[in-house]
Amino acid sequence: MLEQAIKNLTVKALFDLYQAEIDIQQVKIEATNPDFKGDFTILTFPFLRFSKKTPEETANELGHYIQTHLQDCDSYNVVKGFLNIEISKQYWLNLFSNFSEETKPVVSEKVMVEYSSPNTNKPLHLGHIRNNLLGYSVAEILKASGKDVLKINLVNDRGIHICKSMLAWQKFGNGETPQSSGMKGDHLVGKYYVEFDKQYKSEIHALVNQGLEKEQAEKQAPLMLQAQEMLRKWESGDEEIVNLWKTMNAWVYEGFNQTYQALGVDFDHYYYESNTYLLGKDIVEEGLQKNVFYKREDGSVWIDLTSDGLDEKLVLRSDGTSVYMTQDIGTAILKYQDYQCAKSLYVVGNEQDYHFKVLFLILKKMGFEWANGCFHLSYGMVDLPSGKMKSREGTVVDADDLIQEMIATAQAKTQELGKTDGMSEDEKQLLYQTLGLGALKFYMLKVDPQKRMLFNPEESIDFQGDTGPFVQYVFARINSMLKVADSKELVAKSNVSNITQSEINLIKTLFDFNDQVNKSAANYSPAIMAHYALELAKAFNRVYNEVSFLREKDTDLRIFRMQLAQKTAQTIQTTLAMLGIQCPDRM
RNA sequence: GGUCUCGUAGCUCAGUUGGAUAGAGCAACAGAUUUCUAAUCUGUGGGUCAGGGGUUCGAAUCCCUUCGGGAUCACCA
Repeated sequence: MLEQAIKNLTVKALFDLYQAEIDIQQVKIEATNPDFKGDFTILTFPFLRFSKKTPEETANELGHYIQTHLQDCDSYNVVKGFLNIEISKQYWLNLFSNFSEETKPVVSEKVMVEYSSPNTNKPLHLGHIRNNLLGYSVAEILKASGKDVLKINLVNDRGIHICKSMLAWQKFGNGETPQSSGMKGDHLVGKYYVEFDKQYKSEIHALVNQGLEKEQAEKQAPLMLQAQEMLRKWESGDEEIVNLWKTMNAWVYEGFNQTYQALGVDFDHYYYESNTYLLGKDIVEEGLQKNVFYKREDGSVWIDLTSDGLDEKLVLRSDGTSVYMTQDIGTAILKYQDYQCAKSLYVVGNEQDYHFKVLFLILKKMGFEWANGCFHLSYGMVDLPSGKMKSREGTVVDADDLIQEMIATAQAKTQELGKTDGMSEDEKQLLYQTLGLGALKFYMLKVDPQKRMLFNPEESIDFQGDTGPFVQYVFARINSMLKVADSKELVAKSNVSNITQSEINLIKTLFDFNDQVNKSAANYSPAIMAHYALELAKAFNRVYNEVSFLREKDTDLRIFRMQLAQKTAQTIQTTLAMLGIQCPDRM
């Protein structure tokens, strides 16, 4: 590419002018700041020690050298130590007309992305939405950058929390089912989870009134004892309990699948904790022999990580049962045995930073080479304007409700604008969904995953400015334009020379696509693609408001612009697809 | 208390690998359509980049420190 050519030339120039031999890595070149004239900017400060001249003189000498040796360089200007190289319009035009379909990158390594990983005792909420959108999007971005991606969902389908909703249903449910109540399965089960909590609290309250300490009351409340008993029965394979568990989990899966479908996320493989929770114990034995772990007098097994700046961590209880960490060690090994992925991402909230730090460290100490490929893709919590989401205070934003609300808002806004003449009812419904979800997904993905984000309901349903529908609008507008255009125009050769600066900017932005994909893949950040989509949409809108497309009289120019518009629409579509966002044909 | 993390315009966010006068959107105000979709575009105002120190030609970015928010440090998952 041209950037590389300029770098090479700079190295050569430094040798010819100052007899300096430098590595190409040392040449710093960047896109020229829009406030200045030029296309590429070379920073000359690092070269001053070779030239022994002022920054201005050095830049001028270098600029002159590049202008005479680089055909596409029209001229140059110098501001302080910054050398701005101006490239001919013809170069950008040639670049555009020789735009070949990007060759798909060769599929290199296998990457596993684990995300969603829900508990089967309550429905999904806003926090899960961020997780799901992030996981899906990162997977799509990695695919686009040439990885062989496997999407994994590790379902947390067992444990005391699951028993709580089972127990409450058994005691207070009167045989209620999703069919009999008309409730979505995950919501129904969630209802009993809440019911458990309510009843449990009143039991504790009663015990405290009888004079018990609060801690004692929490341990002795009958419901808690029963839930623990249920867990023991489950683990010993008690038929009745296992059947109840299967029934209620099936309800939840039915509900989750609907939500996943509405969100447009999918998985290549599911792991269930009920199948994996016993894994990892053998490894603990192995670790004991390797002296990675040590046993205490009571029989519990620990790892001492104090020399790594961490604490001591339990890996096996004194009664020989496994803890969270034990399971995760086992599951990590299982995952690697199953797929041998070079990289393995865990999309999990940042409240588990410490857990994963410890997990990966243990795996490394155990001598698993592949542990170096494990990465915790940690994301920040989602806050509401009222503060943190708290399930107990009823301030949780339910995923299904939110999706419905977004679609309803899209419908209201669309009807307000009244552009749906001639659309069938099905088409309209599809459009509302596309727009509503586009707004939601874009809103959540445009912020850096690592950062904690604020979910402002009013802003999230805004369809103007830096939003999903803003970008979708550009696509729809181009699409309806291209429908009118002659299909021959889209493949014809054109010969233009006089194009505007904003058209050049658009071409440059289009060419930035691959870099952005790679950057976004390297950083596991959909936010980079979201901002690229905005930049591209804005670049096009500027051109659109400045020049004519369909009404352009000059045939060559018209052909050029049609193709420019088409390329823009295609790039927007692939970019949004990486965010899991669809493009409507019209809106 | 230890560890990790964040702090940029009134609000929500960009600005990763040190570079020019710190940028968008929302909100406020002023404009643009006899025209291909105005869910658009153009402009104005708004900043001690939390405070202080250091590193250097140059710091929002790197280092130290103070302050402030959050997370985590369970024989829960």
